[in-house]
Amino acid sequence: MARGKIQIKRIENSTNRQVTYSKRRNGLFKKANELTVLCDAKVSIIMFSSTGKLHEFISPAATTKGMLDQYQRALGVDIWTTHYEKMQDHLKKLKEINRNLQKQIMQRMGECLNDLEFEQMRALDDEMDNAVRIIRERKNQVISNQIERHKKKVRNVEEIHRNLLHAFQEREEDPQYGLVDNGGDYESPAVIGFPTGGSRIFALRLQPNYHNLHSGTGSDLTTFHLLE
Amino acid sequence: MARGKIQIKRIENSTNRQVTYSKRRNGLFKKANELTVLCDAKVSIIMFSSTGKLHEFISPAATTKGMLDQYQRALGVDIWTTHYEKMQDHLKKLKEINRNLQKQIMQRMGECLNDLEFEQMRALDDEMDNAVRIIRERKNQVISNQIERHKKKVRNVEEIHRNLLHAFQEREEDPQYGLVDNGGDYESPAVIGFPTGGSRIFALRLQPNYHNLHSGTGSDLTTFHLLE
DNA sequence: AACTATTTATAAGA
DNA sequence: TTCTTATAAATAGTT
Repeated sequence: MARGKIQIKRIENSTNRQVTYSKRRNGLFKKANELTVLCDAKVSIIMFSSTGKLHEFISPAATTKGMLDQYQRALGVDIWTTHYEKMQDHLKKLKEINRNLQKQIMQRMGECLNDLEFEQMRALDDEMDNAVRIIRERKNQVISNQIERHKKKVRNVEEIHRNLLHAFQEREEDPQYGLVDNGGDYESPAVIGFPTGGSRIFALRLQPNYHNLHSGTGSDLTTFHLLE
Repeated sequence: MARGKIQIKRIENSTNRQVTYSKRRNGLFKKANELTVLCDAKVSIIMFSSTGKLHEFISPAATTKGMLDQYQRALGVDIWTTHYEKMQDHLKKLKEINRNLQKQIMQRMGECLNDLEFEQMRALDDEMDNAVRIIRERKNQVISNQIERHKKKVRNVEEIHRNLLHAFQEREEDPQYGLVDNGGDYESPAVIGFPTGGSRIFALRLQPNYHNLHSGTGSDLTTFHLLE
C-alpha cells in the first residue's frame, strides 16, 4: 500500500513480519476506536502474534467480559452465560429464602411481631405452645434417661463394693491371710459417701483397677446439679 | 477520509451512522484478515452495533472459543473461572446457612431434637418459654386494641340511639306536636335495649348536653360481651 | 522511529 | 444497498 503493492500472503522475513504486525495492529486498533466513536458501537479485538503474544482492544465503554457474555447470549451458545445466570438466580433465591427463615426465627423468638396479622400471631402462639410442650417433654425424657443410667451405674458400683466388702471380710476372718501383707499397693480403707445422703458407698479400694469407680460419683453430682 | 475530512465523533444522523458502520466494519475485517495472513497471527473481533447487532471476525485458522481460552490462559487471571468459583463457594455457604436455619426452626417446632446436647436443650426450653411469653403478651395486646376499637364503635352506636330516643321523646312531650301529627314519619315510643338483656338503658335526657353521661353502662356491657 | 511514495479506505454523492 | 470518485489515511519500503 505504499512504495509498491504487496501480495497478501505470509511475510517470510521474520523481522519484516513483526514490524508489519506492529504497524498494522496499531492501524487496526485505531480503526476500531474510530468505529467505536463514530458509530456508537462496541468492539472487542483479541489477537495473538505468531509468537503467541497477546494484544487486545476494547471499546472504552465496554469490558471484555461483558462483550463475551453478550456475544454468547447473542449466539445462544450457552457455554457459560446461561449457567452463570442460573447461578445468579439461584443465589438470589437462596438469599430470599434465608431472609425469610431468619425472620421466622426472629418471630419464634418473639421479635419482628409487627409484621404478623392477628390470625398468624394466634397460630404462632399455638404452635409455640405445642413446641414448648414437646421440647419440655423431650428434655424431661433426657433427664429421666440420664437418671436411669446413673442409677444403674450406682447399682453397679454398689454391687462391686458389696462383693469387695464381702471378699474383704472373708479374708479378715480367714486366719491364713491374717496379718501377712497389708501394706504395699493398698491404702487403708476410707469412706466416700454421697452428699445426697442416700445409700452410702464404701469405697474400699482393694484392687489396683479402681477405674470403674471414679466415673460414678462425680458425674452423678453434676447431673443432679443440672437437674436443678 | 475522502471527499472531506471528518471529525472522529459520534455521527448524529442515524442513517449515516449505520452506513459508516457497515463500511468501516468491512474495512476493519479486511484489515484483520490481511494481518492474519501477512503476519501469521490470529485475530478475533467481536462487535456490536449501537442497535445491539452482533458481527464477528475470526481468523480462518482459529476458533472463537479457542481464542477465548487462549486469552484467559494468557491473562492468567481468568475472569470467568475465578468469578464462577467464587459464586459456587457463595452458593455452598448460603445452602449451609439455609440448612442450619431450617434445622433451628425445626428445633423450635419441637423436631430434630436428637441433635441437641442437654445443655442446648435446656437453653432452648428457656428461650422458648421467654418467646411464648412475649408472643402471648403481644397477642393479648392486639386483642386489647381490638376490644378498645369495638368499645368505641359501640359507644358511637349508643350515642346515636340516645339522640334518636331523645328527639322522639321531646316530640312526644311537646304539646305543640301532641295530637296534631302523630302519624307520618314517627313511630310510637318504645324501649330500645341491648340484646344482652343486662342493664337496660333508659335514655332520660335531663340536660341538653348529655355527652358526659354516655360512656358508662352500655359500653361496658358490650365490652364484656366481646371479651367472652 | 521517521519519512514518503503509493496504495487503500472511505465520505459524500448518485 | 451499491457504485463512484475525490480525497484522507494507511502503510511498505527506505533511511
